[in-house]
Amino acid sequence: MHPTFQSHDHSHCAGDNLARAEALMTERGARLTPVRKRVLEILLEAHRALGAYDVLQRLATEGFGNQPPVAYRALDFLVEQGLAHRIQRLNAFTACMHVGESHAPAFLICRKCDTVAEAPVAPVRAALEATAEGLGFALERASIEAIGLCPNCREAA
Amino acid sequence: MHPTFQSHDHSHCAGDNLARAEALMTERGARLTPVRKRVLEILLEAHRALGAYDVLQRLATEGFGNQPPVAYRALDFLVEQGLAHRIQRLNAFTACMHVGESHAPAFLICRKCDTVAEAPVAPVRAALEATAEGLGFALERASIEAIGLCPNCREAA
DNA sequence: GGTAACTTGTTACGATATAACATGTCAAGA
DNA sequence: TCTTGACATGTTATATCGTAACAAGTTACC
Repeated sequence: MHPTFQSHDHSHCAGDNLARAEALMTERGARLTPVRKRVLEILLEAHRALGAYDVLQRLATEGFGNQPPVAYRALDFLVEQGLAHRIQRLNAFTACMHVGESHAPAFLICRKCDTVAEAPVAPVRAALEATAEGLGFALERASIEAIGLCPNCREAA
Repeated sequence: MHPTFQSHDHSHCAGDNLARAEALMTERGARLTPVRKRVLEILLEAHRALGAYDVLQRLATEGFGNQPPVAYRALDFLVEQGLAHRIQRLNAFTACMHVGESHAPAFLICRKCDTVAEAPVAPVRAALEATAEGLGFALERASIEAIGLCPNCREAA
């Protein structure tokens, strides 16, 4: 099975990613404040997509504000900084697993267990850009979200 | 400029598409009832993505029900039948411009004027499938939505 | 013309998201 | 140091998007 989907110790990948995130924020002069950091941790620990209200609920039990903007602002910040991604299809957010690497990922969403994997899609993106250019469309960003079964659920079925 | 983006007589493309839709529904034994047909017309006339509540408002002024489920049910039906598409990014719906042709389109969304074009993406999809298969992921459906500037707005800028 | 499947309408509510404003915090320069 | 401006957080209120559940009407078909 590809490592993307292998079960593993989430606390490790969370720690690594968190360290990289902090380094990046320092480098950029952006502030990874307590709420923001905690939201990032929450996403990293979950290791799947969480809705803004899921995140909010956890924040609230930890003494942070319990109103929607608290969660949305932190999430928006993380997305802007490339530390998290928004999954349109799920109205949900997920931690970026490749912080710092310039990437424009596609998401593979398992319809059974809801895990979300970031897939490398350089060839996909190149094809999309070629198509857009052929139509005279100036492509800026694209979201690519695939639905299907992850290897684990595929095997179980 | 590519025909996809050329200005043209919408009433024509609406008429053609509507005729094809009716034929297809007959063939399938599905019923293109008055509400459903009207919703399809509304989408075809708009020629851009409309929110469910936009559609609902128009329906209401024409004597149909004015509660959300009326619009959502018709829209869901059209999407299921492949007569319309849902644009996740906009929480909106758009008429399918290639009814009957088997297709799995990408959408090119202009961030300036909100027009939505369906682009042919056989190569993009092939690349995506190859990537997914490489990860052991069983791809079923995918939504590809690109943001950028359409030729018209690009020229204006 | 009875009946089962489907369609529409309505009420009520749940889920997702943002505007606007008050308060608090921090860092840099006077 | 103290002021000041930029940024961050908290809160109220509300906007926007979407669906569950049930009643009533319609259609196809035996």
